[in-house]
Amino acid sequence: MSKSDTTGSNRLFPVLTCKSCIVQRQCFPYGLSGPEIEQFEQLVGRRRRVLRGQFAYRAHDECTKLFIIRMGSFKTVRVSTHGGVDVIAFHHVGDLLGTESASHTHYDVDAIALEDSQICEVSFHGLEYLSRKIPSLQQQILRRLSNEVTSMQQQSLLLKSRSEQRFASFLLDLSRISSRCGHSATDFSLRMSRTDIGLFLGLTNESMSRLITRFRKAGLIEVSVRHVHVLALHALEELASGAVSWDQYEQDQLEQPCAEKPATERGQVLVLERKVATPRSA
Amino acid sequence: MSKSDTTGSNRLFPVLTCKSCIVQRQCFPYGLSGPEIEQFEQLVGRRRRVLRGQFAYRAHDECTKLFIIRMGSFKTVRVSTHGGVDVIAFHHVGDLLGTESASHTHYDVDAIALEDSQICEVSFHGLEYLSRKIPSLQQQILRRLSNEVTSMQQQSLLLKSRSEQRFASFLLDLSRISSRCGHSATDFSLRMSRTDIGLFLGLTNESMSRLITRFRKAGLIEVSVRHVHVLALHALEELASGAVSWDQYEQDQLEQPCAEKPATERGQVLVLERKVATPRSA
DNA sequence: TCAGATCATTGATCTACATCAGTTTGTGGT
DNA sequence: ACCACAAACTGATGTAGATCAATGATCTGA
Repeated sequence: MSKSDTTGSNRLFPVLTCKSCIVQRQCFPYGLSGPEIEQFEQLVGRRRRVLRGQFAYRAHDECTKLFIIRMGSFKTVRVSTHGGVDVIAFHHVGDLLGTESASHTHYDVDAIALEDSQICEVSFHGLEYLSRKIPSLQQQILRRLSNEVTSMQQQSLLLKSRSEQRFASFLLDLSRISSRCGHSATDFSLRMSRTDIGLFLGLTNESMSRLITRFRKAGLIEVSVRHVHVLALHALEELASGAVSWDQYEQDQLEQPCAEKPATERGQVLVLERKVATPRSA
Repeated sequence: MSKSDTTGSNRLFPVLTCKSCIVQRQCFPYGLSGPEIEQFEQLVGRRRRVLRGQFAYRAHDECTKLFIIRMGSFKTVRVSTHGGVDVIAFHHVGDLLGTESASHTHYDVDAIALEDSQICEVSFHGLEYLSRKIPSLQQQILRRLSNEVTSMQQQSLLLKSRSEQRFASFLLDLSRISSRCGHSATDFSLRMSRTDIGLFLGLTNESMSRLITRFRKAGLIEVSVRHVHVLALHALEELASGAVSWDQYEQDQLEQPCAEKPATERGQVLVLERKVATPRSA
């Protein structure tokens, strides 16, 4: 109990079964049979609220559990011994937290809630044990871990590309997550600060600001402080894939300026409606 | 058989049991009991030679197997649809090849031998099956996957740092691998080209060259084309960890120039002996 | 052993992004 | 509703590393 004070809020949310859980499809029970889900449910320890800014776990905490995000979002942050901070990744509904430390005795990053969130705890041991009995659970665990490797590889790839490609790719990720959760692919909120995005993408917050401004002026997106509306999803995809560079895109825009963006946008600086709904917490 | 022509040499090397294998300790059988090792051995399919420049597997090949490097080294390379190539990682004795694709139906990178190498094949299905029966095998698989996530995270971290830190870290990795294999921590060969190192570290080959020259002149390393001799391991560690920046290091060297490097080195440009043993193939 | 190809090194210049510095906008507390 | 503080934006300038270009090493194959 004293521990939970350092790791985040301990308030439990109303007890639910996995079977009735809204994010079941994003979670382990997906693909399991009824009885298997019940077995899995035995494993799930606390279901915990973590308020904005609080920790799901901290670096150097003993690492025995894995967390599944039931609601909200997190960032994982590494604080180097020499002062630097770095954002390793952002995590959303259905994502696992703690996998990166599965092979260690202690977590090696901080997992911080970007908004008021809810997580379910599962012990590594229990999961290992049950996955020996339930092949499809085992497969799912392996698939998720392997996906994590793939996504970190793509992250490395991305960090070698230009800032515009990185940011386009980042926005597309958010777009996909939004639509995966049943929301709009072109409207989503930015839970993290510019500085955090910058730390994640290997850019400064100043560069992030300029990048956002440029994307706005190019008619790719509309941005209020914490909300994004995508105007040209396809163009973002082309930028993110590297199919077109930023220079090429700007060139194309000059040649056929009516192509993909609303007429209101072209030629002049967009006067933003800055008062779009800006939900602070879910 | 026709497939193996595209994926690399098919010559088998003398059949060995896992029990008598020299890299047993770096491989899955490590930690298994005698009978368990025998069970594992049943899983191992072909043991294959892959000559320098040939493929262990190619992107878009059907992905059913995992490979363990018994000898030699590989690079994994992604060729983007838009012309760019990128080196994802280097792999050495005892490393697994193919884990990044475990969750897909097809491999998504090329695995190319950097020298004449040997690999053992294990089917994913078989491994899954056996790991359900042998908990310590299961743990090992999870640990390895999780380690891979961690190492890719560190790679991402690294890509956000300065070129000197990246390169120092890269050299240290090679040093550790060398000593892990029972060789010197300060003498090892560079199996990959400057361009490949550059693609891996997110730098151009020109920048790599300059970086190597600077490290040489600073008395950190001696380099012949494909061989490195580390003169100041500790300094490399400090650079790699970010404890000191390059500027700080150069500053320190000016203040106490005799510190860590041999007297022959200081003050003037090092005249390299360029004819150090340069083994081309193992 | 020689010729062509590839790889490595070095120099000159250019540029994307960082850094520094200042202003504006948004937020949380009393 | 106000103030204090943090986050976001913008401009001026600096710099690490890319790019362009040329030369020298090293490898490969007849």
